[in-house]
Amino acid sequence: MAKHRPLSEDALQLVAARFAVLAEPMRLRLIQALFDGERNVTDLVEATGGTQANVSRHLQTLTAAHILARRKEGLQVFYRISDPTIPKLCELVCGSLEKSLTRQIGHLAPG
Amino acid sequence: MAKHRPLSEDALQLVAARFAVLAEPMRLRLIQALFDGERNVTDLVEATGGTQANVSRHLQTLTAAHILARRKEGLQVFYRISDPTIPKLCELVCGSLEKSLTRQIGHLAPG
DNA sequence: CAAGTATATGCGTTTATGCTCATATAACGT
DNA sequence: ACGTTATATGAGCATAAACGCATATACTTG
Repeated sequence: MAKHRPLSEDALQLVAARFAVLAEPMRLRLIQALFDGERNVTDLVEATGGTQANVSRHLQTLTAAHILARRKEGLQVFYRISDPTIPKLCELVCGSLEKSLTRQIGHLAPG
Repeated sequence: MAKHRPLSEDALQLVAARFAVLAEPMRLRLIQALFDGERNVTDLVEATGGTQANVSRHLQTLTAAHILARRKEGLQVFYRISDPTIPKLCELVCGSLEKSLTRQIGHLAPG
């Protein structure tokens, strides 16, 4: 498998689409709420403070992107993180932002 | 520094904003074109096939997000990747997508 | 079969963002 | 100073997506 070959136009659109899915605070809240494991929708609605309709939509989006997986059990539907790269991705971005913010604080209060 | 503490609402918005910057094919094309090093705008316009105006705007966006850095030299402006996590981020996403696509191909042509 | 609970979805509105065209700014050469 | 090249930006249009409201579907229980 090559490592740095340039991506095709189609591949770029896929990558962009994936980033777009992660570009919504509510979806990040949902992902974060699922870091500790599976949860049902009502639970996620409470955890995120969103409306049921909105949470349901975002869960759809995340599932369609193969980031979450669904498991139905009776009346309830349980969601979980199904893509193991997601936590790493979030860590990377958080780390990068921390550095960036630290730099900015440095600018505000220079030695 | 804690590793998995839940992010504040502000932090979530920052993370989302960062993902949003990466959620445009043209911007990914620009980033990709800069993997091998610094380039000026005209060069990037040719490499990506976009209009000058549009490329300039996207370069602005990427620079404002501290993903790229600018260096002016005479008439030309050279851009380069300034955030070292960007290549890793792209690798992660690409790897995840490859797996996902491989699975889908498997579904189309099952054993 | 009726009622209740959990989840999903159609629709309309609002907001954000990308794109193009035209023009502005900046730096260089003559 | 003037023209030319490289880059940036203002305005307007078009599209996409998030949200809320209402309602539909799916399953369970009596």
